[in-house]
Amino acid sequence: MMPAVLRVALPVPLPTLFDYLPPIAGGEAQPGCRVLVPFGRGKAVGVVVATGAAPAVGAGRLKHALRLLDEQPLLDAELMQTLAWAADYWLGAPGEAYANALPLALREAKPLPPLGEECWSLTIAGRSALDAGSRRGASRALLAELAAGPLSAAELDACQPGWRAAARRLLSASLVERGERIASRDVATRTGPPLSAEQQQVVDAVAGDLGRYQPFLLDGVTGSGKTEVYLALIQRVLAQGRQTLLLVPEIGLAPQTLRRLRERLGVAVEVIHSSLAEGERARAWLRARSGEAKVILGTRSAVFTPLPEAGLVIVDEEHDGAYKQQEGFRYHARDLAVVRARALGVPVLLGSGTPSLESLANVEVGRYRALHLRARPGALRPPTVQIVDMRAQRLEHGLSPTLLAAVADTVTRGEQVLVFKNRRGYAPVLYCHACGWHADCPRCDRPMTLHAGRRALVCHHCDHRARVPDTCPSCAATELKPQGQGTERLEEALATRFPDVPVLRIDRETTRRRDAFEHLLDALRDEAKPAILVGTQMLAKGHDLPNLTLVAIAGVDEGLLSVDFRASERLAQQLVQVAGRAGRAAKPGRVLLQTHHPDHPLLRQLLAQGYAAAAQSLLAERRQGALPPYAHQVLLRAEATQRVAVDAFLAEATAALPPEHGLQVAGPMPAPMPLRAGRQRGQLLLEAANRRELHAALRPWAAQLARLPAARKVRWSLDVDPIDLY
DNA sequence: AGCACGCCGACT
DNA sequence: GTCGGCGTGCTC
Repeated sequence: MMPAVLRVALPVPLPTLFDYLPPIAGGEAQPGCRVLVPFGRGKAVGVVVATGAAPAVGAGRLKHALRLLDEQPLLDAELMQTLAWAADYWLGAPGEAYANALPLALREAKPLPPLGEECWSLTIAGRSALDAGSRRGASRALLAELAAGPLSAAELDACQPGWRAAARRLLSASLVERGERIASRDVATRTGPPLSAEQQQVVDAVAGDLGRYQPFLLDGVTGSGKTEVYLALIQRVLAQGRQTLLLVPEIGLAPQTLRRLRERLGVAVEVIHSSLAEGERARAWLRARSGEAKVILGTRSAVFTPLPEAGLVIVDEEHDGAYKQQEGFRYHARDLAVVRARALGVPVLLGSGTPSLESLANVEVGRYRALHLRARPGALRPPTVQIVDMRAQRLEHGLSPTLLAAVADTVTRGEQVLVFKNRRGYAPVLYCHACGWHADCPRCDRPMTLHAGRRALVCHHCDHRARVPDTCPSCAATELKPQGQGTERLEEALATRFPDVPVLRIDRETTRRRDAFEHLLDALRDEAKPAILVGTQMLAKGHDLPNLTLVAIAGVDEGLLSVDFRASERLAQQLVQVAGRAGRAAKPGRVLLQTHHPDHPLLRQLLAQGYAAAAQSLLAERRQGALPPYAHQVLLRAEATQRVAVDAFLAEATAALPPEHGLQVAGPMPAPMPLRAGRQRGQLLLEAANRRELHAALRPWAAQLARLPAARKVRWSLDVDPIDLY
C-alpha cells in the first residue's frame, strides 16, 4: 500500500509539484494550506495542492513535511482552481503561479500578521514625558500628536511626515507603543453627480447580471464618465455586502482613484500594489480574504486577491499592456480577471476608451457584451483634429511652423499645451555628417540616445552609458550631429522659443521627484496660467488639466512603419488617449498631428471615423493575415552570450515538437532585436487557429523543454499570447 | 532558481 | 601548495 502524500507547489521554476509525507505532528493539511518542507539542502514554504495523492516518486525519496503553517486554507478553493488553470494556460511552473498569488510576507514560515491597522499610542511613561516636556523636536511633536489618543500610521503620515524616526526613538525608550486596531472607517459617503441616462443604462445593464458570470466591454472615451459608472456599480455591490476588485494598469493611476473611492464609498477600500510595503500588502490581502475589505484597488498582481464575498470585477483601461507580466510567470491579469469572474460567478466589466482588439473580437463572437458611453459630459464637443504634413514644412527641432504657431496662439490665450513625443532623451541618434557613422550600443547593436542636454549616450534597451565623443571615431571629423528629437530636445527648443512660458518635461526621468512633480501639476490644474508640457506616453493618462486646450503630437511615424503587427493598434490607442487630454472642461480642445505620412489609411480613418472604426479595420486585417486574435501564438524565446547555444537549443526544441502537431511554425529565427545587452537572442513562434489544439500540442512539449541538453546553456522562456515579439 | 559538488588557473 | 572559476546535476 502506497503512503498518501501531500502534493506541494514550491516557489521554483520547475514544471513539477513535489510530494511529501504529512508532518509527523500537527493537524490535517487541506489544499490551500501552506506547509514548511525540507527542500534540497534547505527549507521552503509551499502550498498544498492535493492531499491523499499517490506519490509520483519512489517511497524511498519521500520526506516528511516539517510543519503545517495554516490550520485553514490560506487560498480558497476558487483561487486554487484558478491558479491551477493559470499555470496550465500560460505554460508556467505551477510553483511560480502559487508563489505569485501570495504576498511576499506570506511566503515565509511566520505567523500571519494581525489584520488590524498599525497604530501608535502613548505609554504611561510617555504621558509623563510629555507633561514633563523632557523631549524636543520631532519626538516632542509626536508625543503631543498622540496625547489625544492612538493614531494610525496613515494618520501620522498625514500630520507629521517623517514621524517614524521619532517613533523608533520613543519606542526604544518605552514612551510609545505600537499596536493594532481594527480599522473603523467612517461610512459617511458623499453622493456623486447624478448619472446621465447613458451612464444609468450601463449601470443597469451590469447590475442586472450581478450574481452571475457575464463579461462586459465598456467602451467609453476619456471624460465620458467611466469612473462614475464604476462607483455606482461598486455601491450596488456594497449594498449587497459584497466585494469589488478594481484593477488599474499602473500605480500612478491609483492615488487619485483611491481618493475618489474613499471619499465616495467610505468603506473598507484596500490598495494592493507592488510598491506597498510587504507587511501592509499582506494585511490588505488578508483583509480581503476575511471579507472585511469590500473594495480592492490594485495593479496586475492584485488579480490574485482572495474574494470570498465577490460581487464584481472591474478592469480599467483593459487594453493596457501593463496587465501582461513580462517575466517569470507570464500571465495576463485582464484575461485572468475574466477567468476568475467565471469561477466566482460574478460579472466582469472591462473598461477602455480604446478597447483591445482581443476584447473587441470577444464582443464579435458574443462572448462579451458591449456597452458604450459616447457623451463627454464635461466637454462642449470633442476636440478638432488636424493633420500637419511635415514634408511641406521647414522644421525647427522637429517642430513645424504650423505647430509652433498653434502653441503660440494657445499660450497667448493663457491656456496650456501638451507636446507629445514618444521618445525620451535629447535625440535618438548621434550621427556623423562626414562619413555616416552613428553611435551604436556595443551590447545591443542599436543607436544610442543622446541624453542630459547632450552630455551622455544612453542605450534605451540595456541602459549602457557612454561618453559623447568629440570627434567621429570612424573618420575623426567634427561633424557629429544629433539626429531626430526626443522630449529633452523639444523641451529645450520650446523653452528657447517661448521664454516667458513655463515648459515642463514629463517622462521617466523627471517624474522621479514625484512630490515636486505632483505639486507642479496641481498648480497647473488650479491656475489658469499658460504652460507647455512636453512628454512621453506617461502624459497620456491620469491628470485632468481643465486649462489644457492644445495637444500637439510631434511625431508618430515610428508606429506607422513598425514591423510589429500590434504597432498600429498601439498607435491608434495612444493617439486617442493623448488626444483625449485636450479640452476636458468648458474649453474646446484642439489636436495637431505632425506626420510624414498624412495619407496613411490608419491615420485617415482614425480622424474621419474614430477609434471604433479604425479598430474594425485593424481587426479585418488581422483576420485576413490569420493573426491574433484570430490565431493564437506561443513564443519560445532564448538568449545566451553564444549564438550557437541559442541555435542549438531552438533546433532541439523544434525537433522535440510532437509529430503531426498541425501548428504553424515560424523559425527558429533571430529575435527582432538579435543582440541585446550583449546576449544573442532567437525565437520560435508557434501558431494555431484553435487554442485548444495549440495547448494540447504544446503542454507536453513545454514540460520537456527544461530537459533538453542545450537548455542549460541558454536562458529561455515560453510566452503564451505574447503581446510583443521582442 | 538556488545550491553543492567537482575539476583546472593565479595568489598567500 | 590553496581560493575560486562556472559546468553539471538535483531538488519529492
